Amino acid sequence: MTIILQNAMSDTANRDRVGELPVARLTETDAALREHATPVRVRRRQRLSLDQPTPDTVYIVRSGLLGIEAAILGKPRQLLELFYPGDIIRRANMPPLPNATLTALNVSEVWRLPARGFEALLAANVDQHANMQRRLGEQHARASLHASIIGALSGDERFASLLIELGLRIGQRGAAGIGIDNPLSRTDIADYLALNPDTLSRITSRFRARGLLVPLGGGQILLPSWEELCAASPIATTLKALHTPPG
Amino acid sequence: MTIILQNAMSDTANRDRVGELPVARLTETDAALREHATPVRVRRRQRLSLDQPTPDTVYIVRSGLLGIEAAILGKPRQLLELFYPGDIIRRANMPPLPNATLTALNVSEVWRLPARGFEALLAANVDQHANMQRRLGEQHARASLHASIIGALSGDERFASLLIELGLRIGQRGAAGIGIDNPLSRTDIADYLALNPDTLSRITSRFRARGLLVPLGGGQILLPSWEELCAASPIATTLKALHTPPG
DNA sequence: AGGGGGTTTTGATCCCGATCAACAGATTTG
DNA sequence: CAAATCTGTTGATCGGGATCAAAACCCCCT
Repeated sequence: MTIILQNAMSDTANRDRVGELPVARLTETDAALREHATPVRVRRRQRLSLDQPTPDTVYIVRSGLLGIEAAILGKPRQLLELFYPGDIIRRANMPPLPNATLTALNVSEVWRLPARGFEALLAANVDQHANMQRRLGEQHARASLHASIIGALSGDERFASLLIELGLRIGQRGAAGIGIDNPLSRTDIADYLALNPDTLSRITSRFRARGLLVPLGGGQILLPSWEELCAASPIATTLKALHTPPG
Repeated sequence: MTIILQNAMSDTANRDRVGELPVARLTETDAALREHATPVRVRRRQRLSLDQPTPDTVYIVRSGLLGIEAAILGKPRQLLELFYPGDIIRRANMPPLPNATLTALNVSEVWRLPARGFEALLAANVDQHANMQRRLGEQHARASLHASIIGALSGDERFASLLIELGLRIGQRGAAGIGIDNPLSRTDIADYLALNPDTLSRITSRFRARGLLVPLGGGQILLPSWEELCAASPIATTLKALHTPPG
C-alpha cells in the first residue's frame, strides 16, 4: 500500500491528480505577470510580511501552500485562509487584525509585486483582468464558506471537509486510495477548523477507526475511501465545485 | 431618552452618524455606473435571484441592508454576509451552496447590472476600477473576519461585535447614546452569529441587565455606553477599521 | 374585549468540545 | 546518551451553548 503510493508520488510527470496541478501552469497571462514580479522562494514556516516592503504588496502563489495566521487578544491562534497555487494574496483583502501574518505552510514559491504594478497590469489586459477577478471571487467564496463550515458543522464534519479540500487540491490518486503529501501540522489543522488539538486528536482517531484515514509516516496520509469521506461532509459537492478547476 | 432619540432620527439631514452615510453618495463614479444599471427597489424580506436573469448579475447596494442566506443540508439556516450601501454583490463571490439567496433585510435600493457591463465599466476607468477593487477587498476582509468571529469568540463577544458593527454602519448618535433603527430580526441575528435563538435571547437579557442595550419599541434599540460595548468585544478596533469609511 | 398565530423568553436537561493533566514519541541540544 | 523541548495522544472533568418544552408576550384581527 505504502509502496504504491510512493511510486505514484515519485512519478511526478504521470501522476493522476484529483484536483488542480500543484504548480500553476505558465500561460501568457503568467508571462506578463512574471516580468513585473519578483520570485520569492520560501521554506516551511517562513513568514512573509504583508506590510513590507511597499505598503500594499501583492503575492501570487506559484507552488506550495501558504496561510494567513492571526490571533485575537487572548484567544487561540487561528488559520484564517489557505492559499494554493494561482491564489492572490494582498493585505487589503484580509481583516486588519493585529499580528496577521502570511506563513508558508510548506516550501513554496510566490511572485511578489507592488500593488501599483499589479493594478496597472490588470488595466492593460482585459483577459488578465477577468481571470484575476475570477480568482479573487473564488477566494472570497472560500472565505465565506469557511465561516459557514466553522459555524454550522460538527468537528467530524469540519475535518472531513478539510480532507476533501486537501484531496482535491494536493491529493494524488493511487491504487490504494488518494494520498496526500506533506499536509498541515496537527496544530495548523486545529487552528484552521477552530478546534483545539486535543479534540482534533480524538477526531482523527475516530477517522482512523472508521477506515477513512490511514497515516503513513513522514507527514503523508492516505484516504482509502473517497466516497465514504465525501459522505461524511454535508458540503462535499460545494467543496468539489470550489476546489476543482473548471476545466 | 426616547424623545431625544426620535428627534435625532426624524432629523435626517443633520443627524450625526457614527459610521457611514446610509445612502452612498452620488459621485462621478456612481454616475457612470448609473447609466448602465437598472435601479431595483426591494421591500423587507424580498429575495433577489443571483442566477437570473443573466448568469452572473452584479448588484450594487445603494441604500438599506441585504444579506446572503444559505443552509447546509439539515443544518440551521445561516446568514453568511451583510451588505451595506456601496457593497458589490455577485454570485461568483459566494460559495456555491444550494439555496443561497440574496435577501433584503430592510427596505433597500440596489443597482442591477450584467457582469459584462460591470467589467467593461471597470476596464474603462482606472479610478473606478481601483475603487471597486478596494470595496471588494474590504468585503473579502469582512467575510474572513466573520469566520474569525464565529470561530474564536464567545456568544456574548459575538453579539457585542455585531452591535458595534451596526452602530458604526447604521447607528445615530443621540444624547442618550447611539440609536439603531430597524435592525435585523432575532432570527437573523442568531443565524448571522451562528447561535440559536434561545441562546441569543439569554445573551440579550444579559446585555440589558448590564446596561449595554436598551430596547425601544418598534425594532429600535439604544446603546447607552459605546465604550463599555467596545470593551465587551476583543475585536472592537478591527471592527472600527473595517466599518468606518477612510475619510 | 377576546381570540389566534407568531415570536421571544424562560426553565430543565443534554451533549459536544474545551480544559486540565499526565503520558508517549519525536526531535533537538548539551 | 541523557536532558530538554515540542508535538501528539489519552483520560477525566467541566462548561457553554444546543435542544426541548412550556409559558409569556406581541401584533394584528373582527
